[in-house]
Amino acid sequence: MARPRNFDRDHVLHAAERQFRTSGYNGTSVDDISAATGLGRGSLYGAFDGKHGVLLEAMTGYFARLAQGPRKMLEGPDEGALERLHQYLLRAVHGVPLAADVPPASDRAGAACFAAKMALEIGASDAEVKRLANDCFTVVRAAVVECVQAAQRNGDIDPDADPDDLAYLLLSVIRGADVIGAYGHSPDRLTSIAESAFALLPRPRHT
Amino acid sequence: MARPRNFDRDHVLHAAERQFRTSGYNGTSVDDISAATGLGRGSLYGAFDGKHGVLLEAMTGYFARLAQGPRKMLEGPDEGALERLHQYLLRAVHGVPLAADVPPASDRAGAACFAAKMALEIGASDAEVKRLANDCFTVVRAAVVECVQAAQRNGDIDPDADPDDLAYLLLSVIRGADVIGAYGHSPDRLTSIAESAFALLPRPRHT
DNA sequence: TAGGTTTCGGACCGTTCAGTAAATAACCAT
DNA sequence: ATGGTTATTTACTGAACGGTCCGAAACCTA
Repeated sequence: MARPRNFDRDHVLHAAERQFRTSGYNGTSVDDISAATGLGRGSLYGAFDGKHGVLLEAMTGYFARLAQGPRKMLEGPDEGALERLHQYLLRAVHGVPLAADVPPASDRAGAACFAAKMALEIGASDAEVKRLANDCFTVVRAAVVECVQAAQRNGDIDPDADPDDLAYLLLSVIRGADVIGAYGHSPDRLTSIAESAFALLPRPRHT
Repeated sequence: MARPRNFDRDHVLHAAERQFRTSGYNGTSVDDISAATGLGRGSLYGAFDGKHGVLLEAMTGYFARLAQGPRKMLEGPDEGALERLHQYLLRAVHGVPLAADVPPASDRAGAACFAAKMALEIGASDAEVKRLANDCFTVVRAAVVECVQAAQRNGDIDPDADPDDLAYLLLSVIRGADVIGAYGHSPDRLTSIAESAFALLPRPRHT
């Protein structure tokens, strides 16, 4: 009955996300989004709700990706949980990829966690963004907690350690590595940070 | 011979820094700076060099503060170095205070490290800001490295551990805690992260 | 007190911003 | 084919942007 829309919604949101990750929220104009997505201004206001609406939807898509990516990587049998955690750490410090087919950290600018970047830039004055960013954090944290508990059940991590505390600490390291990457430090250095964090995980008491 | 300037340069830079930390760089207009500092636009362009010049000078001032604050806190005899590191961690996760007389983390918005925030927002497209931010990081890192080495000499940290790696890791935790603070988590949580990081520091082999 | 020099503050400039409105194009059901 | 419905594009609006300029004010020297 009506004209079908001519663009792929997810493709547009990905392009917008890349732009936001590169230039920040206030550093991105609607024209920038328009140029990056190929969509006219009017279409942007029709399909989303202006610049802020695009951001919220892009972050929601990012959240959905996070809810699957790290989860798939961390879930599994107790046996091997520690090594899965290890691999996750090594990958996570290099940033969150824009999409599955994009190599992580292909450009440092857009490597840092999208949610974290937006939360730092405008989270203080934008409760919705802050909440979404925290949701992103929470979903990853839950996956890490589970993996830590699995490793504990398998006898690879000190059972007396608090899995929650450990997860907060590891995620803090990952977020911090994002920042250090933004300073211009090499990927090798970030890998080294991940290895150090992993090496210090509390092992069971006995040898 | 000429009219003396009527404002305190450092006071203006502090006010500008607070504004930048609260609203971000692109989120702060020259009028905002003008209102926050009480200075007219013309004066801002005379004394500094526009918005960007104000940012650079504010960051330079921040750097100078960093070069002294943590240093004073971390320097000292080998004996007690570990406890100084402990105290530093506990304080650092709650953010970098705007000035000595301002309680740290009086407002979460402005608590996060100024240099880190600017580096994340515009560092990718502003080499000078990126370099300044990295300078801030480097000076703190040097102080932490020294303190770790002191603790090692005193037998409080495993002498086989690489002080550089350890410093990177600890600073990564601190920067990450900034981000988690921006998510809205409570100061208690940040304290807990600091304690966890401290507890995992590698102790010497023997009991 | 008069002159020279610098700061101060607000008015002004061209540009760019986010958002809107209206005209056009594409599609499907009939 | 045609009419109704929606997508798309473009031109436009008022506000806000960063930056400049200039008259007025403040100060020191002489």
